[in-house]
Amino acid sequence: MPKVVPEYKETAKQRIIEAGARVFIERGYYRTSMDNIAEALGVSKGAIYQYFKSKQQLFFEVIEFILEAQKDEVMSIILSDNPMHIASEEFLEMKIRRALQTRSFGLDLFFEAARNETLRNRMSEMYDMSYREFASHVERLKNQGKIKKDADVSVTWRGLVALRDGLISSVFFGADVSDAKKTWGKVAAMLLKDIIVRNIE
Amino acid sequence: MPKVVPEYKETAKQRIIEAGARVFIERGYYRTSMDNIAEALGVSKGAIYQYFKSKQQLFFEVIEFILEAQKDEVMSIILSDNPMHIASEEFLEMKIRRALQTRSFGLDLFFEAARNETLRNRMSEMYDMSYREFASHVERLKNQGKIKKDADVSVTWRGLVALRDGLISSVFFGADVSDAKKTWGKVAAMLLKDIIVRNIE
Amino acid sequence: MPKVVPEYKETAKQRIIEAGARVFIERGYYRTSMDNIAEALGVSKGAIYQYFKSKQQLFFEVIEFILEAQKDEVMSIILSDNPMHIASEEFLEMKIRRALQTRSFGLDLFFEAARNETLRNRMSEMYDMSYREFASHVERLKNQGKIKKDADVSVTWRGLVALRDGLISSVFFGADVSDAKKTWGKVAAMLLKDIIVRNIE
Amino acid sequence: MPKVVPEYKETAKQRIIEAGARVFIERGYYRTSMDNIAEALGVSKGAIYQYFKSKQQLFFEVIEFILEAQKDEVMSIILSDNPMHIASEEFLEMKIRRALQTRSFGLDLFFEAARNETLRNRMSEMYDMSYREFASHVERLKNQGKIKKDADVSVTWRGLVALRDGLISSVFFGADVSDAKKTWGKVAAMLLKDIIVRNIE
DNA sequence: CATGAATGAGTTTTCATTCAT
DNA sequence: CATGAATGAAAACTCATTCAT
Repeated sequence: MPKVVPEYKETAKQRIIEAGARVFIERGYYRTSMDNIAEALGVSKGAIYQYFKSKQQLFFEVIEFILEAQKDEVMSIILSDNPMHIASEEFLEMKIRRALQTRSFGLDLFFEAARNETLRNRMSEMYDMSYREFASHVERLKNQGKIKKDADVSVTWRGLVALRDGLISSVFFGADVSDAKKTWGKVAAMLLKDIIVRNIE
Repeated sequence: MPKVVPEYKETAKQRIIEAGARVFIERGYYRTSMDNIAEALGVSKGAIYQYFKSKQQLFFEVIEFILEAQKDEVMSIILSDNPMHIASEEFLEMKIRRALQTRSFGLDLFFEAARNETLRNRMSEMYDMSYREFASHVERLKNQGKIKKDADVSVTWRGLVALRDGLISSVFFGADVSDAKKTWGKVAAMLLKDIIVRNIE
Repeated sequence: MPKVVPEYKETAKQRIIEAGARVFIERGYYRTSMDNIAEALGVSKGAIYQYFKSKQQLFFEVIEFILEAQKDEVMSIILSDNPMHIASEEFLEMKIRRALQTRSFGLDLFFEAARNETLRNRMSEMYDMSYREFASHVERLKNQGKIKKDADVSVTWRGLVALRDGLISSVFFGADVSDAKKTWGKVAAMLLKDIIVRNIE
Repeated sequence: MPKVVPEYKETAKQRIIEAGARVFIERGYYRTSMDNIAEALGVSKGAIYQYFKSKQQLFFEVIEFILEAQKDEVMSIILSDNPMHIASEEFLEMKIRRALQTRSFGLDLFFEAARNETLRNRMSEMYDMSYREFASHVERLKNQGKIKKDADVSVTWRGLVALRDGLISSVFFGADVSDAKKTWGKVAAMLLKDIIVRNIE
């Protein structure tokens, strides 16, 4: 009675990972039992073990999947020709909405990362990659004369990312979404104006 | 351990909370067993149940204890007469060092907060209080002529807090501490200069 | 694998039994999974169930197969015209080598035999048959004047078999192979000389 | 509700080992579940895990316990002043009775020994020890003039042990107990007479 | 017939909680 | 009050067996 997938083994694995991601994100690693995932997928526990040798193993692959998904998203968002677009409140709102869904996941990720070097490296690598992406985009804008030739991209980038994450976190901890958005609008603008050539604005 | 002293019970409870805090912070809620806590305190498991009716209950009281401790700390750090002091790299370094120790705790807190309104309100309240603290301090500096009368304190405050948290988070995720510190130095200064009266600098 | 040949089914069954024997002997009943056998044979698990209704059923048929094989071997070894040939160290060496390969099998066999009368009878019958074989061979040698007319074959036979099995067992338990061989050489010779007519020696 | 033992922790562990030995011997390692043992002892599964971190661990300690018990027994049996006592049929009968109880245990022991060097060494060491015991006893008898000065103890010992084990094994496989006893009586006597000084007989 | 994905019952293991001492 | 042995409910994991393709 092949239920996970009628066609391809890879698809089956992928389906489990997606269901796993859904449940792990919703409930966190420890609150999630294999039964939960199996049920979410409408499949028996045993089926999962056909594809993943342990809960940890599944969790790692789920993390990998999520990191990969995030990577794509980061790219698609940054790459706009008007740098000030980033400072829009809509940008943060979207980020917040997404984060609220991923909520409880981040910490488990930390936990595991603390004990798993591969994972730690993977995350660090993602951070770097996302930075390089941004840097090369900025380089293009510099050539277009939209961004100052001597701007310190690194500080701007780290500042924006930290601000974004910190604001999202503040919302988790009870801050008003509108306050967060307003703060983003002002501070992100301040950071970007610092590196943008006047007449673009 | 004087068994007849009336505050004994309170003391014992407090000692359990402190040991609990140590272990929960180190290992996170789910990785921590009652045995771990009992062992850390050199006491029997049963003794803990004399003071707390469940692991959850203990955890809540530990959170309360930590939030309280953080409150004190926030205050002691902000209250300096030179606002630019905050922009120093030492400030962030201290924050990072502290956060690295509390690492795995935050997320469990999120988890519980998601399901516990009291806790959620408590955290939100802490956030507000910490803001009011800052605001009243700034008010004083305004009166001293050190900060512009028309400065929007709210945005500055939220921006600083978010930046701090976001940078700490980036370090968790593998960013260089020195990069984080440099970013803090520049962005925090930028935010503060915006509200500071020139000649103070 | 000619699918139309009438003996196909028998052949397939036989091949599964042989693969099963290999794996059961190597790993023992409980350590062996149907997957192990299927893999050893390069066939799917389902295929096995086409021929055997359960793991137990397969195991019984494997036992039958092995007992049958052993029967042949017993015969081929005993039937030499010089009785003293048995007392040679080479004889035991061969036995040991074989037993070391069959190692873990014997016990499972015991287990099953303990609960399965058919099997128990089967084994007992084998033991008897092997004895009759020996006895009739000895009878021939008596007629040839090589063995004393009044020799108690039964004791000699049981003694030799027990000695052989006991020595093999001692090797399992860590005894030196050379010690075992030496012991066999001396004790087997002692037993045989007791029934052999002098001048043969 | 301390049920395993009202007094001492060591006693509790010992009781579990004894119950474990009983059940493992009766059913073999794989047929035995932790529930079986817990039930045999009238205790919950969890209790066992307080003393042994896994089923394997418990099994190893049970083996150790049984080996130790066997050691004592070996000694008590060998040490008689009349060497021919060993050749009595009663001797083997006792051995057989005991072995029939330990039946299914031996093979599991083999299995584990195959994968566990410590255990393998332990068993080999027992075999050696038991031999040294015998040798030193024989030495005493030599000095008493009861055994020939130039007798090869090693062969006699190994022969007797192998014979004993092989005969027990044959009983398992269906041989008559009376046949086994008779064989023991004759062959053991033959082996002993070979090294005994005439007039003792 | 053959396949191998899926099932589900059974087993080991963990741990918060209780309670006799 | 303190202890820690015992409990038992829950979770992870295994594997013989089935069955749709």
